[in-house]
Amino acid sequence: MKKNSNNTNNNMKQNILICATKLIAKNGIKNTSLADIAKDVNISKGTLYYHYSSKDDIICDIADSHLHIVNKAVLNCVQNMKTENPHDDTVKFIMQKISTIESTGRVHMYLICEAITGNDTLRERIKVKYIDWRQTLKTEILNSLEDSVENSDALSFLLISIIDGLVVQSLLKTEKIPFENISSFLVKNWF
Amino acid sequence: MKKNSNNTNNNMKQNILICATKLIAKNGIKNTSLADIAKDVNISKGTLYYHYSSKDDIICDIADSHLHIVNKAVLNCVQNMKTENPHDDTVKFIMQKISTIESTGRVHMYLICEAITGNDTLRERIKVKYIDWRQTLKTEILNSLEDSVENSDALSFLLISIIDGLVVQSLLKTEKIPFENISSFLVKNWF
Amino acid sequence: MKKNSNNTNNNMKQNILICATKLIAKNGIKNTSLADIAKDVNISKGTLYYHYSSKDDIICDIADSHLHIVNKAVLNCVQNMKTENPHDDTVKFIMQKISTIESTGRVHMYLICEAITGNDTLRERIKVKYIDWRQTLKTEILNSLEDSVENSDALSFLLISIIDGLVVQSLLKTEKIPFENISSFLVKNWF
Amino acid sequence: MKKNSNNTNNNMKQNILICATKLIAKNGIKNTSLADIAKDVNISKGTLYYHYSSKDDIICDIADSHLHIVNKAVLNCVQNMKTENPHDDTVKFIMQKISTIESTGRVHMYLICEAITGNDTLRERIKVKYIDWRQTLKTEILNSLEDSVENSDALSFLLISIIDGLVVQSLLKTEKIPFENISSFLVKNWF
DNA sequence: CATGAATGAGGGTTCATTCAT
DNA sequence: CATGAATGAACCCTCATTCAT
Repeated sequence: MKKNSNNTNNNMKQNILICATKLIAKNGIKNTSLADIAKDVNISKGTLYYHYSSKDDIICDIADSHLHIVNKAVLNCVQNMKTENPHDDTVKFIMQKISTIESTGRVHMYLICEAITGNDTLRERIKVKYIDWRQTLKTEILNSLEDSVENSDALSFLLISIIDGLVVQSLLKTEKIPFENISSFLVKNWF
Repeated sequence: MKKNSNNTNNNMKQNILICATKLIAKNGIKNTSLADIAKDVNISKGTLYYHYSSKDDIICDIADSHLHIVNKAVLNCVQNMKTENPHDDTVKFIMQKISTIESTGRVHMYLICEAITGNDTLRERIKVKYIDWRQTLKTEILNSLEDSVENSDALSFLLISIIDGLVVQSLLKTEKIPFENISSFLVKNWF
Repeated sequence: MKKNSNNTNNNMKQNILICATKLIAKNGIKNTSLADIAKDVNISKGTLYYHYSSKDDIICDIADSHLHIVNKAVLNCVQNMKTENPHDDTVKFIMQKISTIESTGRVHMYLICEAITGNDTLRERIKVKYIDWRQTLKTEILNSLEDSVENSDALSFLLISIIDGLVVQSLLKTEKIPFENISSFLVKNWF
Repeated sequence: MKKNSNNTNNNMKQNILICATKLIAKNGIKNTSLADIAKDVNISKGTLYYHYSSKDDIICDIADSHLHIVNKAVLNCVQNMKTENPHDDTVKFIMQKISTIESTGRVHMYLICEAITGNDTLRERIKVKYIDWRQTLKTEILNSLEDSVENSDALSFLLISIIDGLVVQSLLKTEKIPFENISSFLVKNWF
């Protein structure tokens, strides 16, 4: 059957994707060579090129996968905002994003840096997702908080910024971030 | 005279620094070669190595210079918070940071990515500054708003996050960021 | 039936040959990969290897086919020399060869370059044909012009050279070649 | 002095050029790698790139050098046509071109193949020279033979073609080319 | 002080070829 | 018959770094 073949194929691509993501999360995009990835997957560079036509191709797949993960987190978060009281949601929201940072967060930053360093295809992809996320957040804020349009606009921009900003501080390992403190402040003053 | 020599020396270093910063802001750290920099300064690669012992050395100097600039902005911002009413300050604060982004913001992100990619010396330097800035902000919030310690802690973390987060969105060119909207929201709900 | 199988087989080989020739005429031998050919024929690389044991094998077949075409042209040309007056023949001869150049001519040059780059098998094949053509020409010249042996020898060498040389100039797109002018000159001075 | 440095530099470039030409004459352009050249010059690949910015760059230099050599031969040949009786000149002309073939002729063919395989810069360069040579030949024919414009046109095209064509046959090692025979035929019938 | 020349390790990429299924 | 997957050697090229002069 074709299916088996396809499965093998997909498994290999999946393997490559996982290893590449791992290595890039660790060392950054430019410091991860295709030789590194191939070695980690235990295949030859030639095989790597059989499955991916270029390094950019791999990065795009990583970006897709990453954005998909983040997207699920955002939707999940919005879902919570709908059904429960805002306090716990926000806490959970922030915590969730931040606690999974060490790997996801690094990939996030590397992709952003890659995107703004001339990789316009990548930037466009990320950009679309950011706009999507903000709109989703804004809509939900409008519905659940019955706030003004101006406020929901500002709030949606701010929430996304806060996430990215906290990711930065977390990766720089500046100070222990007082998540509970922050989230309770947010709930008290914003919602 | 030594002095003259030193001046020339410093001028040259300054030149290198300016050109390197310009090129890195444009193309990123990994996409800027020492040959590029030397050519832009109109000196040979050998001369470049006379003034800087390595590429990392140059990046560290760029980081110092960059952090110094940001530091001045932060202090200036705090100064304003002290003397005037918070509303306009915040507006100005945000606007100021964001409007100068295109070049400074890119350097900022590149340095952060470099820092979290194993360049621990650089990360330490940036980390120290971040802690410093947050403390400064927190102290000022405590004094001027006479708020609780918990709130000032949360607020200081949030403010810094917002800046970084807005820089990200600005560089990704996602959507036109409604600065006035955002700042008026902040003043209304936080101060 | 075997026959059917063989036909299919031959059709496939024919297909491969046509596509390969087309691609090589366009891009040259070294710039045409087996992957390119396989894609153009709409088969897999594996299948390609089922029909041809190596790239050289394909090239040899192309050479055979090409030399066969040229051979027919030469014979046709000689045939004309026999039956008609030399003037029009020569014109036709030259024009015919040159007007079909764009594709055939390129393949011709590529095969010659390949032949003199260490592919001795190929060179031998082409060499045999060249000798054959010259002998045919010489014999015909002897018969129809009743010229001396020395003259027919020289003339046959020259005619072949002129063809190849005009092909070169044509492919280099140097100047518009004045075919009528040339052929009338040849007829006037040589025959 | 700068001169010494420049000399060293030029010597190295000259060295590279000589070795590269030698290797390419032997194996063809595509079969000569930069590693091969570097090894032959006894330098590292990096050094090779210090002097030449790309393989195309080297090929262009080879082409320039080659065309210069051929140009000198053409001019020399024309000079002879002016001062002496045509018979010996022509003999000499042909012999000269053909006898130096083994290396120069191969380079000539390889450059032409490279030129018609999409290297338009190279093709333009060669094209310009071909036009130049033909014009020179034509002018000289007009002056020395006091022939008609049409004849000089045809004759100049033919002469150039014959050279290229004989080069092809010589490199294919078809048959021993009867140079004396050919040249005496040419003199008798054309001049 | 300043430089041009040299280097070597490594980068991404291509491709003819093999082979189990 | 036909294929997709795998390979490894080679290719062109980049670049931070060194060093004699």
